[in-house]
Amino acid sequence: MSPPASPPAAPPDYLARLNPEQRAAVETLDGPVLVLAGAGTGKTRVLTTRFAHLLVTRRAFPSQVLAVTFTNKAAREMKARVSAILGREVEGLWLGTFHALGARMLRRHAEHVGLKGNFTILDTDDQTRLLKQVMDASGVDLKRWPAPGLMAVVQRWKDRGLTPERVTPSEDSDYANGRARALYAQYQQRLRDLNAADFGDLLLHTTEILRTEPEVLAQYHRAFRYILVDEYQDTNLVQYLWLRLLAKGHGNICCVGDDDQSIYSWRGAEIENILRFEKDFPDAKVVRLERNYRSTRPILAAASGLIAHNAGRLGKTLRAGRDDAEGEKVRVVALWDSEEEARMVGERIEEAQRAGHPLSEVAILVRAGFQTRAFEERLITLGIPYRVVGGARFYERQEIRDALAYMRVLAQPSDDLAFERIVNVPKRGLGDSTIRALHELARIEKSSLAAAAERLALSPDGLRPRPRQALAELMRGFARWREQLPRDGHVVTVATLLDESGYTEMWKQDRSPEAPGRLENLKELLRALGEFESLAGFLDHVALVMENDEAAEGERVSLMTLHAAKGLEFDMVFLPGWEEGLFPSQRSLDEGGEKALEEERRLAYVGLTRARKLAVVSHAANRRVYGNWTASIPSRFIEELPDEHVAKEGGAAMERHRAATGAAGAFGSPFGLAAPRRPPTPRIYETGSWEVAERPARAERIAVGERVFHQKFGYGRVLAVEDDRLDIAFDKAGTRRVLDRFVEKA
DNA sequence: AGAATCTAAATTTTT
DNA sequence: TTTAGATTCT
Repeated sequence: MSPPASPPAAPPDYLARLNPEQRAAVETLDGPVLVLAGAGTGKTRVLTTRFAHLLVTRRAFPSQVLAVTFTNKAAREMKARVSAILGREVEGLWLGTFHALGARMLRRHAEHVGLKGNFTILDTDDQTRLLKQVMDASGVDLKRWPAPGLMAVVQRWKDRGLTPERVTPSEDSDYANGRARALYAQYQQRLRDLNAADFGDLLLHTTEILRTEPEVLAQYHRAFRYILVDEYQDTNLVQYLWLRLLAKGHGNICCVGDDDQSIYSWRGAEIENILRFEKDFPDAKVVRLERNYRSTRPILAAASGLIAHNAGRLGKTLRAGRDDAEGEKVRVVALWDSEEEARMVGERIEEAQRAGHPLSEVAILVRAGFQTRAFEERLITLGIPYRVVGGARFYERQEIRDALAYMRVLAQPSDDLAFERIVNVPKRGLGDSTIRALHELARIEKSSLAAAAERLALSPDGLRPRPRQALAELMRGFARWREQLPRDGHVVTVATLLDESGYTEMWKQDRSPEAPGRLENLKELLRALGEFESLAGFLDHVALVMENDEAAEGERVSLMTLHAAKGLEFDMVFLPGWEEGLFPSQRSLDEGGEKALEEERRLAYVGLTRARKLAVVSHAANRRVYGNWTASIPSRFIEELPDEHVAKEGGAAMERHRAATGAAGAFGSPFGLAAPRRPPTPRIYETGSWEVAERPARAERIAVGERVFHQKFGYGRVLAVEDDRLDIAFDKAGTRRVLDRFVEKA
């Protein structure tokens, strides 16, 4: 545990492996340091080496370094690499995400903001539901002012370190007729009543405590001698305030980042934080890392040429740091429509595969999540394995959230949000009216919903017999499981809970194709639970850390958004959909104007710099948008790529189209398409009757006595047919009357 | 209480 | 086109 007796005389080999700039960044230990690390310049290596260097030179014990990242992945990686350099596991670190570290501090000092140390951390879904309740109670018209809108306003305030008291009336949003601030205050009060904190609170409360409790602040000043920050360009104001408070005094703060890769302003990140660093921290040393070890010269030149169109940069030019940096020009491929684009990408991937390139080195990076579908379909057709990175996270899945809600109620009966989620899942006949009665009693008695449920289940009046018994049964269950917990341990108890509550049975009965996967996920959840000492520890972990660890291994093409691709690299990168409106996104431009355009451009820069050897940009003249074919013109970013590093290709279909029409096509005339020619659309309606088209003659007319399958009710036998209504005796769900189009032959 | 039907809306999402 | 949410029907 103690550092080596003395620093080695010769530079240790971990330093010898660095270039001069990297080494300066590692060895400048005292005072504020800003490391401007361009894409592919060894940022992570600098950060981890610096951390290790602090320990090796005995400047600090592991517990005296505060190291902050944005993602759990980055935190894990840093820990692993520091351990690798030191040749041993390091323990007692304050290394983690802003939120995880915030939570850790807040648990120690929760009472300063009216919480208890065992507060629950709410996820986004809970947050919105709670806010909705608050708005509803205040008589806000939720149609006119949807809760997610106010949630965004509140989050932005929290991102800026503004408690309700700190929001000045002039800063009040006009959301909900200028009542936003008042609603925010009520929402915060509700959180306190529930002993809960949302993600934003983890930093907001912690910063507020550091601001107002000098002895707490002093405690941390004594504790941390050095601060390391990753991805500084993505910090928001409250994170900045938090860091500045903690760094006050010794000023030993080292921030690593790249202003050209700031792409999260819509989440409250303030690029100004990094632009202002030298003013905020006087006497700061700035180190620029510009030697890129990742990409070929043409890729770097194209990316540099593009990003040069942005104003207000700190200024940095990537230089090729590899000896073998020569390579192919960036391809820009013009295509007739989005289907052709997907085909082109598929074909080139097949070619690459035949040429022996591993699929794990190929990525398709899109602006928005929905764009992945077209490529998925194409890859499935071609039989090319792929994975979609990002997307639905493990803990956001319905069955996981339900199971977690059960666990939360088990651990904290007062967790109303969790209770409400599971009270009627599986269906227990406890509908709106029962829930309303629970809320009412809880309000009158100032108790939790669970406590109200106990009372209502026991009292003879207030509820009809059936719901009352169902409720009593559920509450008996919880009493039993809670008693079982210390005896059998959390894993066994939770397993029992999920079985006895009928939750697993619900999915076993479910005939939908996803059901088996959901049961699998529940098993996975239990496995994960087993890795923790206690239920509370696990719930904390889940709220802060749980992510989809979908097997990254294997020979698969990666499909993801540009945002998700930051920090990754691939030999071959496809960048489809570079069209005005899509990329840059019209929505962004409408909201953020010139600033937003620059952020979109940074996103393009991030995309290009993911490629080691080949980048293929493409755009289509026609694209289906929400089901309608729409004409589009190439993205302005394409013109901004320096010509000499780009090779333009027509694309096979585009050429064919030109040949067939004799037209210059979409990209010959200055204003794009003269007439938005629609790609051939299937026109089934013109020949057939509407009925035929709409309901393609039920080839499978269902007759009495047949076995059928229904999405909700599962398998059953038809008892009677009456026009389009069928009476069916379901195996599990009893006899019901359903519409014929909801069943199919079994 | 629960299913069927209608209706708007539609990025990016490290925690 | 797809999807979530609200509304209406049974």
